[in-house]
Amino acid sequence: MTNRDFGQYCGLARALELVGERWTMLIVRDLLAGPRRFTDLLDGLPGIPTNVLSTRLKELEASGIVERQVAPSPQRGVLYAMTEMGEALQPAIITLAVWGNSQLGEPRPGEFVPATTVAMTMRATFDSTAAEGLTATWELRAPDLIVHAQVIDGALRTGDGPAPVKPDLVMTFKPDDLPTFRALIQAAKGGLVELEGRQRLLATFLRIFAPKQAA
Amino acid sequence: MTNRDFGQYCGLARALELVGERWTMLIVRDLLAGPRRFTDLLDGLPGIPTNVLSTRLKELEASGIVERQVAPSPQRGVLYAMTEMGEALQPAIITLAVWGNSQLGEPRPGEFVPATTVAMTMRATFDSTAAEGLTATWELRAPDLIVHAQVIDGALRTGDGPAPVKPDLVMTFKPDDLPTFRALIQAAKGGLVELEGRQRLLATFLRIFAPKQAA
DNA sequence: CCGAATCCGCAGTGATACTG
DNA sequence: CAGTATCACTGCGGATTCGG
Repeated sequence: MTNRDFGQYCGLARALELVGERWTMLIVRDLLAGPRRFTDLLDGLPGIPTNVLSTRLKELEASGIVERQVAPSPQRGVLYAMTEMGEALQPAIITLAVWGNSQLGEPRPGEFVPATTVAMTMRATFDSTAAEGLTATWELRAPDLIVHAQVIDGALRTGDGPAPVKPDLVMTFKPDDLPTFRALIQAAKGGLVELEGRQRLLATFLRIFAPKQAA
Repeated sequence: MTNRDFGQYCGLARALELVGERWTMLIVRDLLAGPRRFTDLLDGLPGIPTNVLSTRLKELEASGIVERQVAPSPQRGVLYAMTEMGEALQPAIITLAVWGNSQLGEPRPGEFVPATTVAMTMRATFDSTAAEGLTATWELRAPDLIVHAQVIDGALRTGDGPAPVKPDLVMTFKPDDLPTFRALIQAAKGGLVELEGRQRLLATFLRIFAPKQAA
C-alpha cells in the first residue's frame, strides 16, 4: 500500500508512482476497453495473483484513476471503470504500446492475444479524419476473440465483447496464426473473412483503420 | 536478470517487460537528454542502489535500447547512450510525462526537479511549426540547474548541462520555488531573468516553447 | 574517482487456500 | 462473485567492498 516514491518533482516520476507498478498498466489497458468486474480482469490477466489485483484496484481507486460502481440491474455485483482522469491515460498507454509493437517479434510459446489488446490497437490505428461524419458499428469475431468498434459521427468507441447495439457488419475470421489486429486486417484484405450485414462497410472499415505505423 | 514475462502477445505488455521495471523509465529519461556515465546517472537518481542501476543498464543493453560507449578523448571511461531503437521511446516517455504533469500537484517535502526533467519538458512543449527554419542556441541557468536547447533549422536538441556550442542567449534565473520549466517560463515572461547575449531571442524562446497543455 | 560486485534485511510479489 | 489470508520467495534498498 505504501507506494515507494522517487523523490523527484517530475511528471514522469509521478506517473510511474501512480501506474508504474507491476500489472498496473495492463489493468488500465483492460479497463480502457470498458468497465468490468474483478473476475473479468482476472481472466484477462492470467498469472496475476488475486491479492495483487485487489491491491492494485484499491490503489487506482485511491488515486482517482478507477472507480467502483454497482453493476446495473441485469447483472449485479461490482464494476470497475476508468474515471475521466483515468481516461486521460489513454494516449500514454497507446503511445507506449505502439513502441512495444515494434519490439514484439514472433509470439513466444504460450503467448496469447488479449481481446483488449485488439481493441486498443484499433484505437491506435484509427484515422479520425478518414472517419469524419461516419456512423457505423462492427463486430469482429475470431476463435477466443470478440471485439467491437462503434463509430458515432466520426468518434470511435472500442471494446471487447459483443457490440452493445446490433452491429451493422459482423466479420468472422478463422486465422491460422494469433488473432492480432494486423493479422485480422490482412485476412480482411485477402477476403478471408465471413461477412454478415452491410458488406460495403468492409471497405469502410479498412479505410478508417489504416495502420500508419502502429499495427 | 530473469525478466518476468506477462505471457501476452501485446505491444503494451512487451514494452513493460522491456522498460516497465522500477527505475528503468527514469534511466531512459536521463539518457534521452544525452549520453552519461554511471555516476552521472547515480547523481540524477538519488535513491537508486548501485546494483539496481548496474542491472538495469545491462538489461537495457541486452535489449538493444542502450549501448555502452568508450568516452571520447578528453574524458575517459564508459558512457551509456540511447540506441536508435531507444530514441524511439521518446514519444512514449513524453506522453506519459504529460499525463503525470497533470497529476503533479504541489511538490512534496524533499522533492527536487532533475535537470533532465526540464530538458524533457522542453521537448514536450516544443512547437515545431513555430520554429520552422530557425537556428539558435539557448542556455538556461538556475540554482542547481543548467540546461540547454539547440534548434538547428527548426529541429530541436535538448539536454542538461551547458550548451555544446557557445549559446546565443544565456538566461539566468533565481526562482523562489522549484525550477520547473513552467516556473522558468513564468519568470521569463515577467522579466525576472538575467540575459546575456542576443536578447531578442528571449521572445523567440517564449514563442517556440509555448506550453499547449504539457507544462 | 569510476564502475561496479557482494551481502543482508525487508517489502512487494506469486501461488494457493479459504471465506462472506 | 469478489475478494481476504497465509506463506514462500524474489527483487529492491542500503551499505560495504573491490578492482581499474
